[in-house]
Amino acid sequence: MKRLPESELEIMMIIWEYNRPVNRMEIEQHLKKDVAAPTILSFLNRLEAKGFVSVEKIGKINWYTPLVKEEEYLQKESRNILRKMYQNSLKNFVTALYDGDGLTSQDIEELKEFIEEKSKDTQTK
Amino acid sequence: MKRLPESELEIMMIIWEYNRPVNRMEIEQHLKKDVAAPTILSFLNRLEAKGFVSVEKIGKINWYTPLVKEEEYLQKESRNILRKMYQNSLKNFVTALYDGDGLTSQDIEELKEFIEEKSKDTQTK
DNA sequence: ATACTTATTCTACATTTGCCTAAAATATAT
DNA sequence: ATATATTTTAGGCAAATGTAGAATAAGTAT
Repeated sequence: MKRLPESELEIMMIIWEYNRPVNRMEIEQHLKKDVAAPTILSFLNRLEAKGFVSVEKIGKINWYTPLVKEEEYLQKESRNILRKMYQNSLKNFVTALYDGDGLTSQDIEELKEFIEEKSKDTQTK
Repeated sequence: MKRLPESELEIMMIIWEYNRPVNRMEIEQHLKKDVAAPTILSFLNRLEAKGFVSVEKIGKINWYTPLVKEEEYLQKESRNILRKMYQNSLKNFVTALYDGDGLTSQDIEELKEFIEEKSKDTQTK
């Protein structure tokens, strides 16, 4: 599975949000910045070429369905990020954010709950 | 501050590791894969053009010094990642890793300690 | 049937990225 | 002083990325 460039990932993220096939127009509307229709279609073509989506044409409309699972892609990508930027340590990542004031107290609260939950599991396993 | 492409970031990470100016050879040795000398120098030139390093030539050797702080770059970049891929939620990021078996129990332990430490701070503040 | 609207396809282009060969510069050993 | 070794600089090229104008296809309203 290839890594996606920024703009293709942006499109993919929108496609993943839907639980049904999506067309170009819908993507266009969810995009913050505005981009010409052929630009979006061009990204979609590339995504198809890379095996990330399938296309079905109904009438003159193309409907796009994800072929790669969001969780799978994000998980791989996140691992890569940790490896490349944080010597593979999640703690380093979180620390970097924290030290740069990049974490809100909500982030921390959420994380705390999550961790307490999960470290319970770990001990049980 | 621009985002760096993968290969330039790889070089930067090595430069940041040293606490003194570094030359091309040293970088070359720290790199896993092997790349021709001019390739590395080419990346270094681009890093200079982008304002990430300064160069000083002594004899025939070029010495490179970082101009951008590692923490600063990584923090910005990490925030961007959370925003683009995880609706800005650190918890989502950690969950993605966890669910994909991308976390070791060591990751979790470390993180737990970190969080306990920091959530103490937060309450005091 | 015809004109109109709108979506897609084609094609193309500037920039960036990853990488290297050949040329030039500079030190080193004799 | 020369030849040798090693570095950097110049230049460049293929592929990937971001982007869109123009042409084409396909419905829609009359």
